[in-house]
Amino acid sequence: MNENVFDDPRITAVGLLVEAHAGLTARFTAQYEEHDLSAVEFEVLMRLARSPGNQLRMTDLAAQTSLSTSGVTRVVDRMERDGLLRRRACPSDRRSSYAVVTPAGMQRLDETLPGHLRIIEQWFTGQLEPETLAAMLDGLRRVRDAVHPGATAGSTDQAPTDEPASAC
Amino acid sequence: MNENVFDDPRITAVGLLVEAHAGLTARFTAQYEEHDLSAVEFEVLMRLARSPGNQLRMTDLAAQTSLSTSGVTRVVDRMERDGLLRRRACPSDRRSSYAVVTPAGMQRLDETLPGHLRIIEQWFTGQLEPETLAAMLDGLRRVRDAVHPGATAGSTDQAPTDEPASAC
DNA sequence: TGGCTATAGTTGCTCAGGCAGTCGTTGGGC
DNA sequence: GCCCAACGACTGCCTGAGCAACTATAGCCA
Repeated sequence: MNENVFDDPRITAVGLLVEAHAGLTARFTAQYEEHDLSAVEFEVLMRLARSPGNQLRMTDLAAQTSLSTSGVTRVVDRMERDGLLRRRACPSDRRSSYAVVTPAGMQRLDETLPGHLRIIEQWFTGQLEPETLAAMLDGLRRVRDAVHPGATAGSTDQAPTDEPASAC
Repeated sequence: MNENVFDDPRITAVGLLVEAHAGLTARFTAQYEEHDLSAVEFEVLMRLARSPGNQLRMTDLAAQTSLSTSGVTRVVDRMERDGLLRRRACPSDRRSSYAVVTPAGMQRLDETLPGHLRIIEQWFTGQLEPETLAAMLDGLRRVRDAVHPGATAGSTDQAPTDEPASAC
């Protein structure tokens, strides 16, 4: 193994992706904390808020986030305790339950989002000319489609409409 | 707050970055595990292996990774126990100690790297035409430079030569 | 030289999250 | 209608990581 594998363009490419991601994540996290939210809590609020009725079954929520089902149980525990969410029994399947965003939860999200968008603009999209940004997003989209976040469970793109909302 | 903030191009852009990163990370992690390494352990090995003498002071290692100093203490504990690393006293400063890669550690890295490069090629760089890749890396580099991984502590790009190696 | 402050590393405590096992529920096959 | 496999949520246990406190050393300044 050669010493200069470290200068391999593939290593460099991954390094850039990882560092850009880490840097942005750090900025996001700092801003979430101003509104007493963690990154997962923000993700959960976003996922629920964009779902019909501001609710999702626990399992579906897990599938749409970076969490396992037990992880979801616990975040929802905390967020329910803090009044951002509540559980609602599923009338047609007594095994299932919904996580529903409360008005307080929606308000918290509304307070957090403008700053979040501002940070994205400031440190990400606003750093690049429109055509560079477009090229980059094109590349990211193709990588994303290749690695398919279906398994890893994605984050914040528009929901793929080809997945049934598993009506309940 | 409007319903279709969720279709805001800024949200979409971040979503793509996060999902591409998450997908790649998952592939990497799976491959590391084939060689009994975690993601942090691989990162530590890479950082040390590219440093002069295959060693770094604990603090410097923390600064170059995604870990706090106490985190570094514990990873090094585990890796020392597994024979991948060893601690070495710093002759000129008795507070400091080096983490040094052992031959076994170098061998483990050598076994892991080819597969790692293959995965990068397969799911990332190989997915894009050279000019798309170049545009994307250009964008990532500018975002990275903006958010400056100095605070968040970066990952796998070549070490910025403007930082003193804090000779010991 | 003596003392004071800053620094390097480690450790106790805490918390988030995953895995695997459990319990209740469902739906299909007979 | 009964049984059994599959499924949804939850819980016990464990691991990894951060913060803050602590110890030892270093370097500075009077």
